[in-house]
This record gives sequence, structure tokens and C-alpha cells, in this order.
Amino acid sequence: MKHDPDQQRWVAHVDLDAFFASCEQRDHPEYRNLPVVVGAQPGNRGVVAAASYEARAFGIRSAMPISEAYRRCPDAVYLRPDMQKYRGASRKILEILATVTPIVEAASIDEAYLDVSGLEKLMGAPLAIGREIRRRVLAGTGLTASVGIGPNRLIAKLGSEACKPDGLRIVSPAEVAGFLAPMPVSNLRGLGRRTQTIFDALRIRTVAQLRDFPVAELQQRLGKRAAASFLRQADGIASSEVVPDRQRKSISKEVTFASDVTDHDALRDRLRELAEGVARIARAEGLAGKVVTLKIRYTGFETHTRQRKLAAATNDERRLLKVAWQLFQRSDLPRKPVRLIGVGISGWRNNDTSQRDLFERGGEIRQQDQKLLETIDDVTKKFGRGKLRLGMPRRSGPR
DNA sequence: TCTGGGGTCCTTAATCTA
DNA sequence: TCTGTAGATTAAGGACCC
Repeated sequence: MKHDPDQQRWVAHVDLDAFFASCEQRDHPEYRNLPVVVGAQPGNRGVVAAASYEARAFGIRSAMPISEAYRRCPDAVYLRPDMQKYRGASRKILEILATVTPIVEAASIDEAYLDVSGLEKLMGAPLAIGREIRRRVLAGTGLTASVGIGPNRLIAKLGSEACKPDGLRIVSPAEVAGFLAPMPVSNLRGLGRRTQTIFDALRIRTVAQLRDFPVAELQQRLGKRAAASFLRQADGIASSEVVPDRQRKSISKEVTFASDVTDHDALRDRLRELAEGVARIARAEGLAGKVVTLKIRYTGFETHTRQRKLAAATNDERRLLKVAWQLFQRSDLPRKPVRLIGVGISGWRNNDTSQRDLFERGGEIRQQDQKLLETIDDVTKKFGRGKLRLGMPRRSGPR
């Protein structure tokens, strides 16, 4: 899809409100207006996957331990996730969004980006486009979505976050700086607990404060790359590329035991089930991978991964299990009770080198070329051209 | 408090190779 | 052949996201 470079880019971010909980409230009218918590069952290990807005009023949040949620609201409706139902709803929503524009990128089960540039002639201004997206999603699924529209993905996403639940927010290029300035830096992408500690120590609370902070010190504390990423975001600079049909990069399955396990037969049985699940998905999607990863978590949350690259790609559960079990038996892993075990596969054949990918990554490659040229320039200045053998194939065999 | 499951991306270190 | 250098590849771990 070609874009007129002079045309204003508009990206929409569509985010379903309390998605899992809303699906349940939609299908069970008796749960409407009640606090609904989807996740682990109270009394078991696990966390909250989604909380309805009624549950959030009790301070219940996603990723909170279920024991803590229960302490805050024992009378809430506690439900196990029904992933099939949510995946079905997700597919339906993507179909609806595709009636607005073909350039739709599913970012997760409950979020999508749309490139709505150039739709003004058909649908009107961004405000009208946003209203129409929300109307179609509600009419087609009975679910409410919050929509943010801005000049790039970051602003669109922050826009939808700012207007949740059941809202619409348009941020024009002229409004970006003012929109970002008062925001807590914790709203920026890639800022988690660890980085937050650093920002706290530096007394950087808002995006405006981040913008005014000395660059050198920020680089020293966060590393050049991360510092640059946050500063770009603080200036509202981000990609506006919406990529439909992104290919997944890995498939994995894992399980946390109700109580920690030491019996190797039991572990191997669970690993077999997980390998079967991974292999089934891989075959269904026509994928075969060369890299097998074992994940293992011990008592005390100590987590390790071990991986091995195979000579040939596979999606066969027996091969997966065999390799994963060999990895489990490696002597450098602790011999302790096991809390979680998982297996995954990645490294597809034909991975990331398709002509389309190469075409789309052209900009990146050109940047690398530029870097290379700069490096060659530096070396040439130091040592003279005689030291360089440019464009000559490497001699093979022993030297 | 006590931490699921399924992912992506980044950093770092070790190793291999030219 | 020796040695230092440096890029590529592989592996492990961690941060982060939904």
C-alpha cells in the first residue's frame, strides 16, 4: 500500500475495554454491573487476567495475585479464562475493523492498529472515523472499544489509554507536545519496574521533566539505546507503520504446578503434553522450527531457559520432547523442586528473509550501509587504504 | 503480596571464524 | 604460523507487554 509522503498520516489504536471480563458480562447478563475477575481460581496459584470496571473499583488490577484480589473483594464473580471464546471475539473484531481499512495490524488479542490515513474523503475527519469504528465494533460484537487516533502508533495508543473506558481521543500533530508534557513517564513504552526505579532516583516524573533532563546523564543511567528511545517518545516521535499479517516468531506452552514437583516421570509427562500442544499449533500454522527452548522455574521463582539449535527444522512432538528432556537433564541446571515447566519452538525455516521482509526493511539496511561506510572511512583514515580488502571474498579453508 | 501464560525485544557473554 | 581484532552466531537472561 503506497502512501503519498505529503499526506498526513493518521493511525488509530483500538483497545477493547476489560476484554475478557466484558466478553463474560456480555454472555452472562446476570454478571452485568457486578465485579467480575477472570483468571486463576481463588485458593490456587495464579493472577488476575482481566478485571471488570466494577472489580477495578475495589483496586483489583490485571497481573495482581488472585489471593490479593480475593482479599480485596471476596464477593466478586471469579471465572477461569475461556480463551476460545476470546479468540473468536477477537477474530470478529478484526473482521469488523477490516471493513474500515485493509491496513489492520492485530497487536494482541484485544488491540489493533489501523492506518486510517486518506480515509477522510470517505468517512470524514479523524473524529468521524473514530466514532464509526466504535459504532461498528459495538454493533457487531456488543463490546465497547476505546479508540485513540494520532499521527503515529505511540500517540494513538496513548490516546486510547487516556480515554478508557468507552472513549475516543484524537490527538493532532499540533497537540502532541501538550498532550505528552504532563503525562507520567510510566506511560511511555518499555518502561517497567526496573526503569521506573531509575527514573524515580533521577526525580523524573513527567514527560516534560524527561525532555528537560541532561541527555548525557540519562544515557549513563539507562544506556544509549534506551535513553534515545525514551527521548524520542518524549518528543512524540514513533513509527506510523501499520503492518498487517505480522508473522509470529515463536510458539510456546508452559504450566505452573499447583505444588512444586520433584518426580521426573511426572515432569516428563507434562513436558510431553506441552510438546504435543506446541507441535499441534506449529503444524496447523504450517511452521517448523530449528530452535527448541526449555523453560524451567524452581521453588523460589528461580527461572532458567536452555535452548538448542537443531540441524533440521521440526514440528514433531517426539523430537520436541526428546530435545527438551535432554535440555532438562543438563548438569548445569539445579536439582530442585520444579514450579513451572515449559517448552517452545522458534527459528522458522525461511524466517525473516522473504523478499517482502527485505523490501520492507530496506530503510534499516540502508542505515546499516551508512554505518559501515562510516566505519570504513574511520579505518581508512587511520591505516590507509592498503590495509583494506574491500569487496574481496574471504579465502576459505585453513590459513 | 507472591507472583499465569504467551509472547517480543534487548543486552550480554561465549564461541567461532576470517 | 602467530596474534590481535572484529563480526556473526548462539545461548541465556531479563525487561516488558497484554
